[in-house]
Amino acid sequence: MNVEPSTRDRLLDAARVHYLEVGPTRFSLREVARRVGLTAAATYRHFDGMEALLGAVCEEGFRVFAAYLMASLVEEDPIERLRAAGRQYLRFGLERPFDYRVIFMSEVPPDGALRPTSLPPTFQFLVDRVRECVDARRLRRADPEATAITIWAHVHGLVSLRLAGHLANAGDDAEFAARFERSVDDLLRGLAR
Amino acid sequence: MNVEPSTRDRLLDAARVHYLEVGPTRFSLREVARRVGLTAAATYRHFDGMEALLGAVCEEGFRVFAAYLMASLVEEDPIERLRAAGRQYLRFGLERPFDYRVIFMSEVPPDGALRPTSLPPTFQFLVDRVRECVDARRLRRADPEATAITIWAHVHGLVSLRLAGHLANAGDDAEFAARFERSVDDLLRGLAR
DNA sequence: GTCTATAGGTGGATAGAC
DNA sequence: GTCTATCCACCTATAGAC
Repeated sequence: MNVEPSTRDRLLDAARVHYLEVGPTRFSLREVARRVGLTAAATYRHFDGMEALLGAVCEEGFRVFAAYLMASLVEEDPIERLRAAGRQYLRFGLERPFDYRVIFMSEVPPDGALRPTSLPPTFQFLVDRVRECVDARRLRRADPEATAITIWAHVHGLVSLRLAGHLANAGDDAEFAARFERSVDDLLRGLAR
Repeated sequence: MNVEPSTRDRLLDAARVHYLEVGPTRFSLREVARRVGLTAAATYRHFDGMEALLGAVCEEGFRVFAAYLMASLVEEDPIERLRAAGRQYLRFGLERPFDYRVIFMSEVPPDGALRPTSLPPTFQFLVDRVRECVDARRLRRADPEATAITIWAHVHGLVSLRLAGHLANAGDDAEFAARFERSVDDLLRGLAR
């Protein structure tokens, strides 16, 4: 019924967009407030300072990422599930670049500020998909965790280079998605039994 | 004979270390000057402001990266050259994490500040290694550029996840290097003819 | 909840003496 | 080349009125 976004949500959205636009360097609480039409002081009624605001944005990103991955479970075949998980990973990166950046590409601040410490617990999800494939003899028998790291690194490499602008010559998003698929298939071939 | 590093070089070193420690967010020209024992104003005799200083640091990083890659050419066998290039890529990432970050992991500021615009011209180097392998029938015949992107993404994924702290459970650097090698071999198997 | 006012700090950059 | 002094911009955060 209530379609009006709360001020809190508007702050979250503005923070995400602003961060994506200017990066961590010039991120500013005041600027976020400005975009929402508030003063900086007013934001303190919603978040306990700048770090808390960014922290809340990150939390939301993790939830969204988990939802993307879950969607791959509609596939029945183990190897298709794995491939779907890769596709969903790419979609998350392209559709939610801000969230992808803060989760997977942000620098590790020595003081742990500006980011939630939690590693993606979703890594276990990938290990499960790999194990399924091994059990179904679609992937070579090997340490599932090592295989999961290999796959994760591969898809992360493609997505992060794309988001960093280093693969701008790889076509638009649709063409890049096709290349992505072929690249993942090349890897899976090497991981097959 | 002259072993004394110039003030300019000391500024470059301090800037690299400082940037690696605090990231782009809190990078400060004043702090760099402080570490070298100068005032901020003095640095303007050596660099035309903060951006120029960071730019000089990046240039140096590119030169170092190129040197690492070149070392792989000592190998004679095409596929071994390619594998050596991967190893050198990893070594560069582990031994020069600052340079790796600024070159491959830094965010793309919309205004292009804080970073040199040049994409690594070293990508062509990788394409050449791939083409060599295709010609020697050690890799499947395919678009060498697409194959190069696949390989680059794979090694970049492993290195960047490692540097971001997401693969802290993958052992120390020596063990990680061994895992890296196996992972790359898995990919090359999938890319073989 | 939102405002104004303000404290207290950091930073980049320049001018001019030495 | 390096310094001191200074300007100006921006920020986070808090206090207190409304």
